[in-house]
Amino acid sequence: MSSEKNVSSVNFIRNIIDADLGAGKYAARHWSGQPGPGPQQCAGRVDPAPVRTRFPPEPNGYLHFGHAKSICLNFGLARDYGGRCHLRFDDTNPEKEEDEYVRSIIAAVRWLGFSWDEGGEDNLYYASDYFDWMIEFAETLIRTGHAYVDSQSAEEMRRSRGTLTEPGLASPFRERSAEENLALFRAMQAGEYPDGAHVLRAKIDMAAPNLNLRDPAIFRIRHAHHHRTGDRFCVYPMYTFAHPIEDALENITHSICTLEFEDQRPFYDWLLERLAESGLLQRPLPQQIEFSRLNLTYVVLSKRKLIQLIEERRVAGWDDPRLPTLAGARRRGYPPEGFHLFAERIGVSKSDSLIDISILEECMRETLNERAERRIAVLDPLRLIISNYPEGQTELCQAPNHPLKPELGKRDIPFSRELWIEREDFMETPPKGYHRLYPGNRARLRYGYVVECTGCVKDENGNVTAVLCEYLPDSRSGTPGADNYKVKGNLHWVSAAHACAAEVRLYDRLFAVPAPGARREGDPEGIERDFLDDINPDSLSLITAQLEPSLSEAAHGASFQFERHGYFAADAVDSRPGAPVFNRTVTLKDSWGKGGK
RNA sequence: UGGGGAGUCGCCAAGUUGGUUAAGGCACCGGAUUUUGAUUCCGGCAUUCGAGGGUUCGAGUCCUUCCUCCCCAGCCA
Repeated sequence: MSSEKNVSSVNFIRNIIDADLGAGKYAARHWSGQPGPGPQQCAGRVDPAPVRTRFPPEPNGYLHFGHAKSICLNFGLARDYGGRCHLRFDDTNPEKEEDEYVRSIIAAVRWLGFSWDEGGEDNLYYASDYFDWMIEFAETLIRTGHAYVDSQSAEEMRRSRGTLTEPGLASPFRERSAEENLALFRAMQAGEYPDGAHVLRAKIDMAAPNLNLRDPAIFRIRHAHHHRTGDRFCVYPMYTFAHPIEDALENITHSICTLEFEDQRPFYDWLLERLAESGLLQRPLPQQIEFSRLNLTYVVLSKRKLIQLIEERRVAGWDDPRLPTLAGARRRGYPPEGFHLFAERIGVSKSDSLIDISILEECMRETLNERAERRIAVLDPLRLIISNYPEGQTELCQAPNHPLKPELGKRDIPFSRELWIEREDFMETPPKGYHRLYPGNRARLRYGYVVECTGCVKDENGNVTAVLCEYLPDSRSGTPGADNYKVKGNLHWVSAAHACAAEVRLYDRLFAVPAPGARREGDPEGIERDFLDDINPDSLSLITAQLEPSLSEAAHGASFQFERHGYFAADAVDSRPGAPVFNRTVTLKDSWGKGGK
């Protein structure tokens, strides 16, 4: 049924694709089964993929929530249109890229649930595998008079580029002959010059109002070791030159990137058009489409800042659960499907947006609510003594693993005279509306008995050290008498004698303000604010909680809802059988005390 | 002050060629269920589309003037 189609998934990119598909724009493309220039592709069969998108990270850091949006978009489009999405490493800058990053990126995309190796294709690519073609294409540009070797210094180039309002000046080397340019470019490739001695530039228009068209650099000399090509090359293509070519070689139809590349599009089209004219590329050419990147409150998503947080040890590493990295999210217990839901929910457009982090958290809650089994954990233990319950007696109470899914069964929880309850579930003098334990009040011990609070025990400083109560033997859950008493309070508990003490890490927002590093009211004019000053000093608190016995053997990464608290995941690194360690993923919603009743 | 984008409910976001009541989600507010103050459920939530003019029987959609915000002067991506 077409009405099944999720309305929110409609976006301007899908509209473009729908129109292209309707017009049969890309229907006649051929695909040789692997990336390559036009003639190679044309010799292949008609491309079985109606659309090809790509996710092209530079392997210079770990993926973050912003990438998740792009990944869901690109892979989601390929999935919905029966096309393909390539995972491509844009590794054109040897000085910043590392293998560790490519491994982490591959793991993150897989974890998100996407694959690039289905339907008989394995579309995992590296821009560095195309370097020979890029050099060949650059030489074609030189031969056709569309590129030249500039021997100005970087500083001279900068000065002659002009400004936003003034045109640039032609380089004194702009009119070199094709022969001379070719010889120079070859010598550059051969390693005859040091870094910065020359640069290959596209020859377009030094007076173009779009700065990107003022003869942009397309190849630079860089004597550096590349993580994949080693020392084979000493000239490397610039993004602006490399990216369109990568797309074209891979038969990409819709090349989706973020808004800041918008000014780059004219060059993208110019380059591809020149190469197609020379017979190097198959038509129709790929098209670049820009959308607005993700901005989230209370986090930083810039790679530079993430690296800084790690290097300055403000967090434990790339997978610190407080970081907005996918590695961190995984460790924290955020489910991949939560990101899918999030991507769907925030949509795709070209307007700058700032999404509240609570939207993401709510997506995680919704996902986890569906599938996380319920368990009991007391995070801030206070002893509850049931004075009229026989000492030494233990009985088993049954708790459903999931209230909405009875098929997941029940488990036994031992009940005894002394229990741990939540410190906040007792108040000697309660505010109005409080319906937990206070002297004279009754509340139910979930899955157990109704108890009536009779008082409490205090130490010499007046701190409550235990709560006293009496149980009502005919009130046991699951028995006919369970409904004998109407109580509003419903408390969780664990038997003190059976509980498993465990480390629990309570994570909160890494930053204390919605826009870390942004100027705030009252800040002195013209002074940059350091985002590190906005770090929340209480983003992590370690506690020892009392868990129900069944939790002691929790599997690495397993997620549970700790009833009345939130979702927690067994830490993938530090948790072990018998000595579990849990990370708080996200709390439950709590309307108590918040304006509500 | 050059060029390129964007401005629709608190936050996102639909809104093809102008057509009659401006989708949906989140948040929020009611109310119902509930052995999680959770979940679920039901109801409410833009006479208005950055502002002003104009064209038209009719404009968020066309024209015009203006305002605000974002991006661009790396041999980064």
